[in-house]
Amino acid sequence: MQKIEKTVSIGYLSDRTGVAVSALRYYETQNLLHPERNAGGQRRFLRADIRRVSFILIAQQFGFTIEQIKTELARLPEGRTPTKKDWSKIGTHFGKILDAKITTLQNMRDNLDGCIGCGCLSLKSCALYNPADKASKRGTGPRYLMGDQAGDI
Amino acid sequence: MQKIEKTVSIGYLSDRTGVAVSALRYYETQNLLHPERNAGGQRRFLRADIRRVSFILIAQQFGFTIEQIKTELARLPEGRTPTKKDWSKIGTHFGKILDAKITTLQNMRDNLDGCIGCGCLSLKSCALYNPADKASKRGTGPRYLMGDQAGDI
DNA sequence: CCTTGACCTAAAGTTAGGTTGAGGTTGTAG
DNA sequence: CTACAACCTCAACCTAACTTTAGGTCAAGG
Repeated sequence: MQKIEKTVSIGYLSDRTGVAVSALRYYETQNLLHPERNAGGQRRFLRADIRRVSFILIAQQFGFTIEQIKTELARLPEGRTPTKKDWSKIGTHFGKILDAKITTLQNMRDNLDGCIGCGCLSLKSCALYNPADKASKRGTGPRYLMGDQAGDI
Repeated sequence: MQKIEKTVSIGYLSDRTGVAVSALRYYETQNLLHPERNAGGQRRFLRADIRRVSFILIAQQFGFTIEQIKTELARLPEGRTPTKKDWSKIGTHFGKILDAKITTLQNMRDNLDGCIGCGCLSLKSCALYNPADKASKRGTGPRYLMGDQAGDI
């Protein structure tokens, strides 16, 4: 039986979040979590770390790397339990990044919709479908659909 | 000079999408792309594959794996160039998956907002913050914040 | 024809994000 | 006070998603 204590064990945090103990230890090595240690050397997490771990999982679902998540979490205060305001700030910033990603997806859809009129989907030479080869010299990424096409069309 | 031909080389596809030649070859081994070969054994892609590769990149940005992307792309017709309708179907389905993910994020934010009233952020024993330990027995994932909390609160 | 850049395959190497295993220590229920 | 589950470290291993390397072939301009 787990008493209601200020801190929780790694096994408890694992049970509550569904994240393997080994993964939680790994997150510590990556500085995503900063548990204290008890006299015997065992990790003691804050209950607030349940939220922290959940955030990590959700962010991963959206394709964020550990490095990026660490950057987001760095916005939380060190030393004290994050308040609602602290988490809210992260939520807002995170939401903006997601919005940008969704805009990209929307661009793709709009592009498809806009393209139908010109017959380009029949794969002939089409300025919309094939927006000027000069676009080819601009670094990496899916340039056409990622919003870099302005000026080409 | 690249003439306007029915098919394009791997280098051209690489230039147009920003994806390395080695990655395009890899995508072929993973059955995301199905180029034909010319007499000399070189790959010949359709222009439509530019769109296909862009889709792969965008989906990856949202945390989809190659395997999941392959499943999505399987909705496109084999043998003929995808029409607007074909792509639109994928876009719609893809959008639904994203919506679900975003709902998860929204859950997290709502939960934070709803939690302020009960003082749970001070980390005492709080039913909202710590929604019944029975939640611990339901498989993996961030159960509390991922929408599994209905019934616990 | 010859050169040279783009292409080919196959196998090994790389990075992120973990898991597994060995060998030992801690903490708690009986 | 003893058993045993849960914890510890460190090193090796794993998968996904590529890149790099080695050793060659193809194709287009001069």
